[in-house]
Amino acid sequence: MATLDDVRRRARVSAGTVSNVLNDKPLVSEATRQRVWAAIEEVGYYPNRIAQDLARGKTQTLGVLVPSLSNPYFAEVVETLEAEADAEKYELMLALSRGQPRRGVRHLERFTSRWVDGVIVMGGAAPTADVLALAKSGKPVVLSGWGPESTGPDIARVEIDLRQAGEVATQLLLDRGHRRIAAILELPVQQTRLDGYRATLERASVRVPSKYLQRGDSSFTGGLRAMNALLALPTPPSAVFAGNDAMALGAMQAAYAAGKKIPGDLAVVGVDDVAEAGRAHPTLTTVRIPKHELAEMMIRLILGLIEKKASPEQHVLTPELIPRESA
Amino acid sequence: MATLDDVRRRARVSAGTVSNVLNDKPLVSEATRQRVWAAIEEVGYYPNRIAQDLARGKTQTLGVLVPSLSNPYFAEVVETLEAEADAEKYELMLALSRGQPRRGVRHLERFTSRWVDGVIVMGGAAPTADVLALAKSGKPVVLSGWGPESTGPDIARVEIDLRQAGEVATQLLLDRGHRRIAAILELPVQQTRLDGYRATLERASVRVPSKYLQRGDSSFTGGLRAMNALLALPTPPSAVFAGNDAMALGAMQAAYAAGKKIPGDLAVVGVDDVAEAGRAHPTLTTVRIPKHELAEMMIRLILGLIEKKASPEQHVLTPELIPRESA
DNA sequence: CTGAAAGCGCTTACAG
DNA sequence: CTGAAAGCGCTTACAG
Repeated sequence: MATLDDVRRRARVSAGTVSNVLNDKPLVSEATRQRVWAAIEEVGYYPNRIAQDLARGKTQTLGVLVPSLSNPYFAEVVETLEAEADAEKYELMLALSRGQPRRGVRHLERFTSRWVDGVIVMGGAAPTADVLALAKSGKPVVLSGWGPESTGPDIARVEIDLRQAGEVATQLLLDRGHRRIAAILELPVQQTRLDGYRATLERASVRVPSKYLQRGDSSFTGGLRAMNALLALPTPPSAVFAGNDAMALGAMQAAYAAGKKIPGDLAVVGVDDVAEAGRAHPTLTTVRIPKHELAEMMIRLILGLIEKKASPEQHVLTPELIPRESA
Repeated sequence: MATLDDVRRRARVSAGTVSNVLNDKPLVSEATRQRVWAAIEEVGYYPNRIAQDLARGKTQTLGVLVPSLSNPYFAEVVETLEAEADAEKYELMLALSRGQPRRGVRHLERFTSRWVDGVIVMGGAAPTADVLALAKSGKPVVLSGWGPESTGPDIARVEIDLRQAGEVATQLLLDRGHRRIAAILELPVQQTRLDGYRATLERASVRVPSKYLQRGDSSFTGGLRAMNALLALPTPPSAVFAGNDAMALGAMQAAYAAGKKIPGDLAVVGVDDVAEAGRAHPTLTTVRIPKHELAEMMIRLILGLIEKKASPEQHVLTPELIPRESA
C-alpha cells in the first residue's frame, strides 16, 4: 500500500502539505494542490484510517451493542442505524450480547479501547451500572429499550411510550366487548406495558384472575407456552395482549392448535409490528413501534453528543395502533 | 484515559517492558512483572487498540458486507458470524449495500483503509470485479451466495448446492403426483435452482408451459405478485417451487386470497428455512440452507487466510429437504 | 532481563 | 504558502 510518504516524495512537498491537501485545508496554493493530487493518483494512495484515527483522536466509528439479530426487531433497527450512520460517514462496529450481559460488558470495554466515538446500547444488552459508568467517563452513549429501569437524566435515551401501548391494546380489546382479557409479558422488561394494561382494565372496572398474567421470554415459543397455560385455565380468556409480536404469533399458534378461531374464540394483540405480523393468518393486530424514527433519533442524539457536545436528551416516541384481523 | 506512559512511570520501567508484560512475552523477571501489573491496576490502564493496531499492522477486525439485515436469512448468518468471530477475539465492522453494489464498493474501500484483517462479502453485495481485485491485492476475502457467477479458483468461497435444492424440491412435488409445477425465481441469482428444477422435470419427461416460470425479487411481495400471475393463467399450476421462503410465503398468501387451499389446491415449496417457515399456516415445506454451518465455515476460511496464510478453499454445503404441511 | 531508539502513518501547531 | 518537528500510543528489534 502506498503511504503519504510516497506521495510526499513524488510531489516533492512536505508531509504536512500532503495532509493539508488531503483534508481540504485552504492554505495551499493551487499549483501545489494540483501537483499533490496528481501524485496521489499516480501512486494510488489511500489514507490509512488507523494512522489518521490515532493522530486525530477520533475514529468516525460507532459501537452498536444489541441483544441479538435473530429478533427481527433489532435487525430492522440496526439496518436503519447503519443507513443513517453511513449517510453521516460513520461506520458501525457491531456486537451482540446474546443473552449474557457480561458479554455485553466485554464488548463495551472493547469499544472503549478501540476509541469508538460513541456507543449505542439497546434492550439491556449490558448491565445498567456499566453503561452509566461508561457515560460518566465522558464517552457519548445512547440507550434504547431500557425498560422501566431508571437511569437518571444524565444519559441520552430514546424510548417508546410502552405504557401507552399497553393502554391502547387493552382498550381496543375492551371496545371489542371483551372482559376476560389476559396478558403475556416478559418481566421486568415489559413492566410498563403491564402498567398500561392494568390501568386500562381498572378504569373500566374490569377485574381478571391473577392467572391471566402469564410470563414469556419474548420469543415465539414463549408465547406459545404461555397461551397453552391460559387455555388450560378453568375459565380461559377471550382475548390476550402479548408484549411483543413474536409472543402474539406464538399465542395464535397455540390457539390454532387447540382448535380455536381467531378472533372469534380468541382475540390477540401484539406489540412491534414486525413484517410477519402483516402476513400472519389472520393478520395480527398490533401496536407499532416506530423503528425507523427510533433509529434516526438515536443517531441524531449520538452525533449531537459527539460533534456538538450537546447535553444528553431523552425522548419518548409514541406507538401507533395497527388494527388488523386478529382483534 | 491512562496510557502506557503512565504505567511506565509508575512502575519505573521502560515502555518496552510494559509492552512485554502486557503481551505475555517470556523475557521479564517475575518481580518487574508484578510491579508492572500493580501499576496497571493502580492507574486503571487499558491498552489503546488503535495504537496497537498501527504498531502491529493488524486490527483483529473483520469486515462483513451483506445486502441487508431485514432479510432474516442474512440477519441469522450475521448473528452466527458475530458469535464465531467473538470466540476468536475478532470484532466485526458491519456494512450493508442495501441494493446498491456501488455502495458496497465504497464499503470495501473503507474496510481496506481501516486495515480490517479480512473481508466477508455475501449475496453479491459488491460487484464481482471489485471483490476479486481486493482479493488479488492480498487481502483475505471470503465470498458466499455469489450465484452461478464464476469467480475463478483463487478466491475463497462457501456456497450451497442450490441446484440440488431445485432438484429435491421439484422431485418432492413430482412424488406428490404433481405435473403442473411452476417456479418463482429471482434471476440470475437463482439460476442454479432453475437448472435443478428444469433437469428434474426433464428427467421425469414432464413439460410445462414457459409461463410457468415467473420471476420474483426474493421478497414476500415479489412472490405474491408472481403467484397472482400464475393464478391468472388459463391452466394454473397445481404446485409451485419458490426460490426462497419469503417468495413462497408470498405465494401462499396470494393463493389464500384467491380462495385456494394449500396443499390441496396448490402445493408450495420454498428454500432457506427461515423461522417464519415453521410457523406459517400451513407450515412451509422447504429446503433448508445450513446457515450456522455456512457462517462457521466462512470464519474458518477467513481465519485460515489471515493467520495461517492458507490458500483459498472453496466449499459447497448440502441443503436438506424439510417436509412440512404445504407440500 | 531491561532500556533507549526507531518506527507504524498520519495531523497539527509553529516558524519562516 | 511551505517545511521541519513533535506527537498520537503503542511494538519491535537491538544493545548492553
